[in-house]
Amino acid sequence: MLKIYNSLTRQKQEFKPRVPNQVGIYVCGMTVYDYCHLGHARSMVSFDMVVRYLRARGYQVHYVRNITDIDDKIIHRAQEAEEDYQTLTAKFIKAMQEDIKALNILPADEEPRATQYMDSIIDLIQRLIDNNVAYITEEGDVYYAVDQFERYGELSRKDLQGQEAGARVEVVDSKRNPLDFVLWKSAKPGEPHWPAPWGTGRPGWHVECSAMAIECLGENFDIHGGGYDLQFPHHENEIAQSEAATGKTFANFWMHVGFLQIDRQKMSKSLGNFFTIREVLQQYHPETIRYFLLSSHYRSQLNYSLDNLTSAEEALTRFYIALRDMDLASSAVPAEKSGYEQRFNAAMDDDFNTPEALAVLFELTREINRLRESDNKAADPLVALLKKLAAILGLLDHKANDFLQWGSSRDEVKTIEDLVTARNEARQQKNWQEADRLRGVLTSMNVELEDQASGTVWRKI
RNA sequence: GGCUGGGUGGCAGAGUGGUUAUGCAGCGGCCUGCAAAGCCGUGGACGCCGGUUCAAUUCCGGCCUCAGCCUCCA
Repeated sequence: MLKIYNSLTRQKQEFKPRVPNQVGIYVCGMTVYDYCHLGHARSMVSFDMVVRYLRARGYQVHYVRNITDIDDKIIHRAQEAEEDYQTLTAKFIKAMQEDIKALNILPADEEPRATQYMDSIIDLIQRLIDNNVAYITEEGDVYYAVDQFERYGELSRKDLQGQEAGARVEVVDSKRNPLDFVLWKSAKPGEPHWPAPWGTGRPGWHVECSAMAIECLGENFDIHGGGYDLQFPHHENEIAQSEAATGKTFANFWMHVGFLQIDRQKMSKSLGNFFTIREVLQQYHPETIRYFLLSSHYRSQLNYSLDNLTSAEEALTRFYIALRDMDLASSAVPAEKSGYEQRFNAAMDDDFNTPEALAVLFELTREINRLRESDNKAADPLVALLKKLAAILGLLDHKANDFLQWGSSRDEVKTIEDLVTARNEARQQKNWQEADRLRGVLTSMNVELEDQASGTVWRKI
């Protein structure tokens, strides 16, 4: 039985999709005014893992991850760069797709962009105005009247009274309640704008997601996800908008991914303490990043450090060493006798417990190594099983040497292999001194050797 | 101030009312020309103080402490 922690109820609940065997999931994606950082990577990798597991479990998944391609920050960045905002967003959407591919994140089934859903957004705002939960100001802005939605604050456990007492809410004169949030901003000169019945302008961020989710998945759907920081106000506002417009429950399950931290602080754009995915890819294999992000539970905070990435690299090295020379093994996956698959699934069924699932894969790897000591062939079915289960996490789909020898240019490989050959000639002549000298040269190139019965293999360290 | 979620062995990180997490690092052994990798074995832990219990790291209460949200942020 698959259990998912639902932020709405604060407990793990049995997951039952609205329609048997079909799952609709909406995840808040990027606002494309900059490169994706590792925090974004965590969110995208986590939900990629969720979707992969749901599919492996037999669900037909409709996965929607939006792109916010119009908002204040985009407009400001475009002005700074003195370019069209579309030029800016096109550039970062392209960069994002490259990052997504590198991290082996499957494409979403739909990637709706706010600017392509303007009609739906305007319709939704109109419904809210008609239902008297939204109001138009003299300036032509449209606000959501928070106190018209009884359940406001339910997701994030906010008490409206307590909030108003707090002094951190921006005071805007034209708002009836400081917590009211904007659905439509009237156009300022020189800004992108769209026509609407109440005046030209552009949508607020929150309403974009409501409109796109409803348009792509319907008024009620199974799972809505995003980073934990979106719980309030973004997701709270999405619920208020959608449910006040449709009268239906918006999403049945709300999932929130914990923060990626750096130096015990949240990695975020506003704090400026972020590393972009492409920066880290300069130093680490993409799969190392993916493994690192899956090595703790998706809801817990995860600390970014070079030590932790190195640790992830070492863990993957263990897997890939076991898979080395087994790349072509195409054995059938053994039937349910080993128990590994069952334990893997049990871990994943428990709110996607990837650390536990990985532990099972390590035990499976030990078993493979054990079998290989006596009989290479005997391990083949378990290798197939390992690859099958790892694929559910989006891992171990490279050729072993692509990972183990990663970061070597063609020329370097030639040099390394020549040195290995020379050393083996010395070894045949039992010239240990020369063999060790050559190995020392390779070590200084960060190359580790392993002399096996079948020959010498090498990997980068 | 209100609200969340944490504090586990050298590090990372799961989990459990009494029994091995797992990975890296350590120690002993096998293997090796020596290594490496692998295998076998092994030491080491549950923030503090109370309570419940035959038994608590695990449940309850208090405290300390860390992170986060309450403002744009995955």
